[in-house]
Amino acid sequence: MCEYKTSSNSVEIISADYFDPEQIFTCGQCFRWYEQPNGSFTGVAHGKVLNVEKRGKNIVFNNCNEQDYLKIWKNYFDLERDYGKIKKGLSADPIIKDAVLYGSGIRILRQDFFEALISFIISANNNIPRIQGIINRFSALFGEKLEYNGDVFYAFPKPEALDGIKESDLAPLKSGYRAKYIVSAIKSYLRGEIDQKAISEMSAADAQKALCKISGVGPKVADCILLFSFGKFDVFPTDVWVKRVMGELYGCDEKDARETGYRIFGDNAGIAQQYLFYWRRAQ
DNA sequence: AACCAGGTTATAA
DNA sequence: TTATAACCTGGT
Repeated sequence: MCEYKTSSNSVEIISADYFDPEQIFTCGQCFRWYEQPNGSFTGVAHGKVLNVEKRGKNIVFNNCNEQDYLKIWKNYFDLERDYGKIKKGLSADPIIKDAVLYGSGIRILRQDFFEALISFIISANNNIPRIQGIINRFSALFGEKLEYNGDVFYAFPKPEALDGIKESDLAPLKSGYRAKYIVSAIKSYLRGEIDQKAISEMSAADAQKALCKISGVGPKVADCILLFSFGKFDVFPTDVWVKRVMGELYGCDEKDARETGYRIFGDNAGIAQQYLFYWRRAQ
């Protein structure tokens, strides 16, 4: 999976297995990637602009040198994980088989913690176009300016750039009642109240409890952060769509969806959730 | 006009 | 411990 060749300003992964840019970037796990006229995707993560292009069986990372590939993108795209094995295990359950097949090229991105924290707080009771707009305005206001192919991009703001921020400073975001949660989360982050290393070593249940102490972070947002930033696969982010699909496929009550998913899918609950979410939303 | 969208929080039974 | 209402904003 990690065989690659480098060119002047790009890295090409040879025979990339289970890597479909369209599915990865539109399955709902991230908010800052946009499809280009040629079908590739451009986005910003970890302070860099990247373009991802599918070329036959290969995947090309444009605007990328070998060092960035090894230090940033290889980890970001979770390239060391064997998704074939995971999917084989999940597909033993005939009920989820179609969903796994449908989202066959999904990979779980390993996103920056601070970005995931703020982004998923914003996502609460919100819709995707608005979430993207709010995050873009936030980045344009406080993030580093970047350029690629003559276009301007903004990195997600670094926490240090947000020191002393007030709720009124966020008015241009139009994030509504979430503004106070954003400010509160930034402050507790800057005060060092969130021990990232400790959370990464906790069980999923303990980690969820720890994150829920942050105002604006509830069980669902916490699970999203644990899955999409910490790479904890034994969580089951349960939003309205997942509640819906779990009821339809497994006959459970909506309030038991999370517990049911965790029980059935165990260590692969997180990726199972993503297959189910992506499949159900496409219907 | 009323309702909805990747939920969370505050309040009450 | 489990249920219900209120919540910014923008689109239908």
